[in-house]
Amino acid sequence: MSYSLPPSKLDAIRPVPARLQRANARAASVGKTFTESELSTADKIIKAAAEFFASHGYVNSTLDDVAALAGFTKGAVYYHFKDKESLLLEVLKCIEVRSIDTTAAAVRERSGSATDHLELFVRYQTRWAAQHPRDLAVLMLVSAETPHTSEAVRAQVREIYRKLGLLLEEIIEAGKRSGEFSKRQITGDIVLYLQAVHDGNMMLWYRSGTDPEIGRRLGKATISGFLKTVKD
Amino acid sequence: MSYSLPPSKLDAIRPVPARLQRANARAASVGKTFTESELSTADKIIKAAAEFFASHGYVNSTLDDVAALAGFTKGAVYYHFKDKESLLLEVLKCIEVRSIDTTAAAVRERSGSATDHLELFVRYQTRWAAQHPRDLAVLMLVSAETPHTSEAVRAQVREIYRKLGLLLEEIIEAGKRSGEFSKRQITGDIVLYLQAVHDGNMMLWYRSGTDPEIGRRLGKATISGFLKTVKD
Amino acid sequence: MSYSLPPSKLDAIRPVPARLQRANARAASVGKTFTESELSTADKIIKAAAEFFASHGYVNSTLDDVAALAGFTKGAVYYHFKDKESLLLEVLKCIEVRSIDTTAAAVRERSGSATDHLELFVRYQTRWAAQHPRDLAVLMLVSAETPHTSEAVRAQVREIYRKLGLLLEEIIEAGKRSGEFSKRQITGDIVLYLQAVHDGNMMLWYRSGTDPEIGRRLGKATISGFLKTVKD
Amino acid sequence: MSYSLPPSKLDAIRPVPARLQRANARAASVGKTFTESELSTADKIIKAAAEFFASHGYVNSTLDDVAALAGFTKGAVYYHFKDKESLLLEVLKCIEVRSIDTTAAAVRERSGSATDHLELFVRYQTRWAAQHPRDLAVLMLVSAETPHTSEAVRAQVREIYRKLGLLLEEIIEAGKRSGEFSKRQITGDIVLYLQAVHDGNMMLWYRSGTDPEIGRRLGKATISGFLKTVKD
DNA sequence: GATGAATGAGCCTTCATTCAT
DNA sequence: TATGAATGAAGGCTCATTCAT
Repeated sequence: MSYSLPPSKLDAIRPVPARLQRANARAASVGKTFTESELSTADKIIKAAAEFFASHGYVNSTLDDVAALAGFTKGAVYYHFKDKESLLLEVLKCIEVRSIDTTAAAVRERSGSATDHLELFVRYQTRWAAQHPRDLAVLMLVSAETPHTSEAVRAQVREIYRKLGLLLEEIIEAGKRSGEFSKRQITGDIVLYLQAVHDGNMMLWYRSGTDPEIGRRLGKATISGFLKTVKD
Repeated sequence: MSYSLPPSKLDAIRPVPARLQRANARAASVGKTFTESELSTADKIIKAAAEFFASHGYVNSTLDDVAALAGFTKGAVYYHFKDKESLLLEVLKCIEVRSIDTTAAAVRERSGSATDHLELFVRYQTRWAAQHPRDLAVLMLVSAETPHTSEAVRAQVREIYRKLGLLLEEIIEAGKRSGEFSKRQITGDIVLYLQAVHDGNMMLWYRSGTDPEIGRRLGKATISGFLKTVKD
Repeated sequence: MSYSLPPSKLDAIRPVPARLQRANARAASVGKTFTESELSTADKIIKAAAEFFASHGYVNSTLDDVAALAGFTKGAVYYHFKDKESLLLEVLKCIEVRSIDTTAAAVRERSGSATDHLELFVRYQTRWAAQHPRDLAVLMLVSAETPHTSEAVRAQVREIYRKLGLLLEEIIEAGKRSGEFSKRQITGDIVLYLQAVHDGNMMLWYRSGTDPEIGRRLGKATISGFLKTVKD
Repeated sequence: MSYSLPPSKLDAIRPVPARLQRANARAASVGKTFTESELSTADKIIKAAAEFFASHGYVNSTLDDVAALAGFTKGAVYYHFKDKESLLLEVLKCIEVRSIDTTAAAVRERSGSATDHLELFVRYQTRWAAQHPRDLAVLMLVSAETPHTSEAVRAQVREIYRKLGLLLEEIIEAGKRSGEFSKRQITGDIVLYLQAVHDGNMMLWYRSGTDPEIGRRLGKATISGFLKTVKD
């Protein structure tokens, strides 16, 4: 039951804008792998944005802050992103990849019982939360800030949760079919509940100031909570 | 197992200015109950603020908006509240009363098994969420927006969650003593988990656009989830 | 060369508004003299205004401040004065009486040499400055603040300086006639210079934080400076 | 006894941004001197601020006014200066250079009798007042407005007067040593008095609406007043 | 006479956005 | 590509002024 977590997969692979492909190709041709300091400008900015949005909230972050953190000036941000919202969208896409896409890929490519998959799910999500606590915060903040704002952003957030729900649904249905999980409850309801638990954990952990101890306790509780829920 | 919920208790009880008390007495003598339009200005503003903060977030709400919604101008807001933050604090205090204080009072004054109390807890919280969805949103938004902001606000949010945790702790300890609940898990862990579930439900429900159907399903799931958690 | 300074004369005697005469008459008929706490509301307000304008400047003083200092609320101010500027005007009139009018009366009613009169002038002005340092500050501040503002206020300030110049002129002319003072310089120039010295002293003393020691040294220097100027 | 006054020295020498230095060099190479329209934006703003602060007082000047006068918008002001107070500070620093620094440099680098130096002092100060009447007004207004305001501003004003006092002290001590000036009075007292006269002249002249005729008369009176004071 | 409540204009300040270089 | 400079639209807050009671 020990899962190897290929760390490279956990790092963002964003769709590279056409403009940047040449630069990337050139860098690759020199045999350089992108270390931290060799990220493209846009990636540096996205990283800085994720960090700043996470710690101050989207509305409270200025592009000056983000640019400075990335080591550039505001102009650079506007060269690479249409506006502040576009930057947020890119950040969210990154988060989508790092969190749910990575988790989903890992779960799906692994053969095993539904129970194994459910545990794997929680494990990956927990690991993601631990490795990228900023991501989580961004997601929480944006998901809280935007219900009455930009449709594009809302859609992006929805997409992340849709994927999360889909993955859970798959696992539960498989469990029901294999007889591991109880068929007493509607799958939709279980998913809803599991998502809620998931979110709640994240939120609580975030409010605790991302205390690792709280994280550990919540992780454990989540797994057992999940299992109780699906098996009963 | 049906609890009567005195609705009057769910409404905020803020210190009423002397002037209004007289008015209230007079009105009562005529057999008249105060409708919304007879709230004090400050209360109208708080109400409007709660609404606006809920739908746009604290940072995105302007005092012009709030004032207009309350039927006044910005000046009136500043006449009654020191600044924007004070208004938020007042809103949070109201929420504290309406949500956890009311729930706690109801649970504590009722004799019954721990299981009854736990159900009562969920029921009251659900009812509060249904009756004051704005409150919930404000709490979520503020609790997400403030980790790097005003200490006073953070303290107020913490206070609400502290009370919530305390109440849950009481119930669980009582359940353990009476043998209703399993003693296998540390009370603190259970509380943590229940709080997470609670928050997650709220969050999910909020993200759903406060869909009543989702609310019902989550409510049911929460009770059974809670019971599974404490009894196992 | 010791001058008795009837202190009652140094206190403001403002033209009492018709509205207030009845109240005053009634109070007088009861045999009450107006002690500090028995000043009319308007006088209390003026006093408070003088104090506040002096310590914060006219622009930086709010009517709320003034009213509170006087023990009333803003409404009372507006009941007694048309607007903020009218209040300032009243304050300036008070100052005119307390400073130059009092000095002029004292100098003129006293027979003696021009030298005596000049010394008396300085002495009275110094005493006024010591007893009502606030007045001085108001005068400085207003005279500095208003060159491009309200004509009425400017006129009032000008009036004070006109009276001051007139008095000095009288004294100097008398000194020239009696042979005490040199006829070498034009009276107008001397007056100008003396006024400048006077103002400069006031300003310096004010900037020193109305330090009494500085006041004493400046007073001495002023007298000898004045005498040197007129006698040479 | 005729002093040549290198006018270039009377103009502010603020640290010139690198970019402008290049521009200056280029312009100089073309034999072109910079006219007003070629000042840096920051300098234009400072100039406009000095003008506006002088005519309306610091508190009564809005940054909109200042920016407009400089030919920009408020945003530009905030791009170059942290806030309104920083702008004031910058203005005061300019004034310090133009007034006392220039005077002090001229007096100290010139060999001559103490009497010459004292005359030179008055001459330079008078010339400064004539060439930069705005400066004077700003100094008066700020020094009147600030006793209860920003410490930084107060410190800056104090600094200017400290330098003025220091210079006078030097001259007087030299005069006492050389036997030109009377040793009867304490140097500190003389300085105090001279400063008062200086201030008073400035104030009076300012109140006169910077009438050149008054300026001339005051200048003459000041020199003779100064000499009488120190020689007696 | 005096108060509390409310208004509205105005100011300082921030910040996303644009643009010439 | 990236920067510095400038803009303009808000938003928070203050305060003189009005008015009903």
